[in-house]
Amino acid sequence: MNEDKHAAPAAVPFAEDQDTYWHTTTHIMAQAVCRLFPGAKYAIGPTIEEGFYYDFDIGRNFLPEDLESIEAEMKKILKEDHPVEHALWTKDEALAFFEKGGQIFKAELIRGLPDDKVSIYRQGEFTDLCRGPHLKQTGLVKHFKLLSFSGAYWRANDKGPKLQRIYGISYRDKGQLAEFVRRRAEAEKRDHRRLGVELDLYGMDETIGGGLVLYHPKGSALRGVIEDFLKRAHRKLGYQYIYSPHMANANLWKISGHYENYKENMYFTEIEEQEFGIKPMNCPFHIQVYRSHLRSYRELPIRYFELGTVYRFERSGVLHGLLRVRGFTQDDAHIFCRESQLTDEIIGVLDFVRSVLRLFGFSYTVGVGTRPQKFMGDPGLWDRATDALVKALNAQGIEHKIHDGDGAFYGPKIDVALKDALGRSWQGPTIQVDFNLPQRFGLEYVAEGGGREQPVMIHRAILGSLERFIGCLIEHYAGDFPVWLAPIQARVIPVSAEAAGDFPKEVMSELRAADIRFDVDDREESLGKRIRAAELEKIPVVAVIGNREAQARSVNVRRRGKKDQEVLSLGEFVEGIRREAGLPEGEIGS
RNA sequence: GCCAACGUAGCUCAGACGGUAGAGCAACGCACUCGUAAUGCGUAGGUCGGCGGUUCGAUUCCGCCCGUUGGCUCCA
Repeated sequence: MNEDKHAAPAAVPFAEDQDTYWHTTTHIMAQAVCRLFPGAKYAIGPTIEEGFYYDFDIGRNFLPEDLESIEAEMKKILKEDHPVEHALWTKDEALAFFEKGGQIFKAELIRGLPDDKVSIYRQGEFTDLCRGPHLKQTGLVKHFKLLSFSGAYWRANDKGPKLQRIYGISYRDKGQLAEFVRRRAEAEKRDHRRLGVELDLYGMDETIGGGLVLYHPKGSALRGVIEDFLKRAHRKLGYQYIYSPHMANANLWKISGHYENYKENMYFTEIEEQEFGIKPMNCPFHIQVYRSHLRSYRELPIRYFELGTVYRFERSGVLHGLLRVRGFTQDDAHIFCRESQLTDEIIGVLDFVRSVLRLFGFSYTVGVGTRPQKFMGDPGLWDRATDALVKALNAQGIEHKIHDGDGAFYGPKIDVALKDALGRSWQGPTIQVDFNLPQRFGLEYVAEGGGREQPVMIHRAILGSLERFIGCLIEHYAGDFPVWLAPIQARVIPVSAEAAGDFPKEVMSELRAADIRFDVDDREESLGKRIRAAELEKIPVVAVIGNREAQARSVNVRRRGKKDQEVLSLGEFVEGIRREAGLPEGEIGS
């Protein structure tokens, strides 16, 4: 993908937009690296969504202090204000030049280019293969910051040469750079790993193992609400709720193809000379439910839904809070239908996904993953399956990108990506069309004429996994959950034991009767301190009850983040919070 | 798995040329009985991530392991 940058020269060699600005900055960084590390080999240096990076081989790893000296050298290059020159060289000229300089990565890139002329940029002593455009002078770059460095692989191949990547950002305006830094700090405050501890939602435990989540009571409350919501929504949309075991005899995984194609992600165990695999997916179980008796076309589509907990081995370096774990629960369903019903079913799922994401207020991007290198079945069926997905997306007017080779091993998929606080995308909802598993398991139903036909399967998840979704949700709301999701919806604070008498107890029993998740803070601490604690815990409704309230049988209500309070009668208070606390009605499947 | 950084009390963090450690908040106790983001005083809390090595002595130096963080590769 990055090589595309070199594929053809840009329409104009020079420009001034933000992307160009970053691009020139990354060249300046490369120039500085080459000065400080003679013999440095530079590979590729594209811009990214925010900023840029460049990959190098300097014969050793970068150290934190290297970033400082590189920054200092870059400042010099800005000051020297080199003009940036553009040229078109023949491939042979360019190859000769870069090979002479030992720039093996550039030479490899040039060999892969289709045209005879290649686009070259030069600033001072630094020459790079680059499609451009660039700024006209290095001095035009004003404010920049190198952010981090890490290992990377040449051409994203972990068997290939290992490179060192440096990330950076730059802006014309000093304020913009300051704003960037401020935004990053802000995002850190929303980080679900930080809020997960602060709000006591969940924990990880190294004695238990990496990537395995412990839901504390508050996180469990949140998850419980989401599960209730999902169960109800699925019921409304014609899904049947099922349960299946967490492991199965290896024979099942051999039939499904997981043993062949997914083994490296699975946990296995052996007992009484039988091999068992812990489930990384729920589909084979749902298939066995389908197979439990003979089906008629009249029953189709059959939709089985499960909150299925799966375990996948993930390499230790990729684990990331709740967003990438080893054990997670999918809101997983499998739809068994006729091929003629496929498009309608996919459209139905897309609608479901859209309304759920709208309910939570997520923005998202959609991609279609096509046949991967490791796949099973007939490529012709893959094409039909992919067509069905694309057709449904087009029918719904949903913008999407094609991600070549990103499908599951049994079928192509629609992937919906959600963003975290730092703007990183995480796959959530997914819809996959599968002709293969029905074939491998010999699924069938009786058609109109009495003959046997094979159903098609749709694998789909609306949220994806509860863990990842909850992680995104925490960041999305910055922990300030709306009342219906809040682990603790209300806190009762008696001003003092004497002043309020028994009235707080009455309030609590009303809240209990209304099925509100509430607690009490009757510690012998100052009112101010207890209000502060409630705010820090991000509890949406605080009910203060003192003398005045007890007398008037009212409640003083303080909403999270609002200084102004409202005095409501006990009845109004409970009714008001009850209305807000329930699952949103009529949103899904109406 | 790869590259780098980090791991001290529940949380946020100090600290010592190697002589077994502190602060704030939280917790707990006592006093105060309080009106909307921190009342005061006190107490307790740590085999300084784990294992091994060097040393009279290691939390500090070295090695290995585990975990976390930022990326890479891979994925919900």
